[in-house]
Amino acid sequence: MLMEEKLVVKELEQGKELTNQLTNSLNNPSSSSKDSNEVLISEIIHCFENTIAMMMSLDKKTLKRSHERSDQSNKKRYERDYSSLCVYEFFKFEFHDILSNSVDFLIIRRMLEKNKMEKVKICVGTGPEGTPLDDGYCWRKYGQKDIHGSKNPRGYYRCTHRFTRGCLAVKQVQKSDINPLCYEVKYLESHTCDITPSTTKHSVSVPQEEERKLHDAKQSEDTIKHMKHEELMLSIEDLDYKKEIFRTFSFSNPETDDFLEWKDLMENFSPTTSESGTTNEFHVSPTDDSCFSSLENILGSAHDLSWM
DNA sequence: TCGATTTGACCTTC
DNA sequence: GAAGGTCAAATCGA
Repeated sequence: MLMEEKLVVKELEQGKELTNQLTNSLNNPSSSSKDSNEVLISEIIHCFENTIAMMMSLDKKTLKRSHERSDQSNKKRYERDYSSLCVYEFFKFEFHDILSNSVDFLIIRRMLEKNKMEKVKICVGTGPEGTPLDDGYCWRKYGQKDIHGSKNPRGYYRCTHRFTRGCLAVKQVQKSDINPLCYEVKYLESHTCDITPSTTKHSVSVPQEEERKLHDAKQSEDTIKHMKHEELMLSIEDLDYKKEIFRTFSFSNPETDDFLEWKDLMENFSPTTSESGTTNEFHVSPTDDSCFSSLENILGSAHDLSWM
């Protein structure tokens, strides 16, 4: 067993222990406090994130090893998939009651079920000249291509800092054939340039921002509902993508957010807004699984039991 | 003048 | 050979 594999097991054991603590805490609201529950949830999520990060790192190493031993490649791949499946089953069994539908859980499962990882966003809305809304990063277009079977060409963009900072981030943007307001944006590599999305161009106060998100989301909802289901089938395997979802939803405070309105919106899809505050993006669950129902379960149950 | 975009040619993969 | 991805010269605009 690799060192990293031992760490994954250790992290999972810690997550299990924390989950047990949270279960006890929620079952005995009188002996627990809101703060302690928040700390526990935060630590559990931290465990999940660490585990995912380690598994992704481990995955690359195992892949490398299997390439080095080409005569055993199929066997290695089977072993890798099998061990991942075991971890998934572990999660499924151990955390079923509380976290069975959590974002992390589902993302882990999807990561395991699908080898190729990429992230696709459906961006609803257009910029001033009918271009996709800004995601905050600096992109330089390097090509455009007509795509077989598509009415609209696909644009190829790479990070402006590709040559100055060696950033390999690349994205492909294609306008939807069905809905001209929608763009399919495919991110193929992550930014390594350490240039964070701009937050200065559209600085608004937090309440205004939240209000605007809700407004934009509602406006876009009708548009989305008219799109073909297949068009909304997105894969959200990327870890960064997961973090983005968590940043948007997981730490919403039921005491301050209009939680019920979000609940309605999240039934079928979930809107987010980039840090630049200029993009309306709908991250849609690719299956019938509700990535967010668990969030309601976690926050909702805690809300009911002891957080008020 | 310089950086960004356009677009035809070329390369790669299936 | 077809389709998608990238390159790079030409062009545009601030």
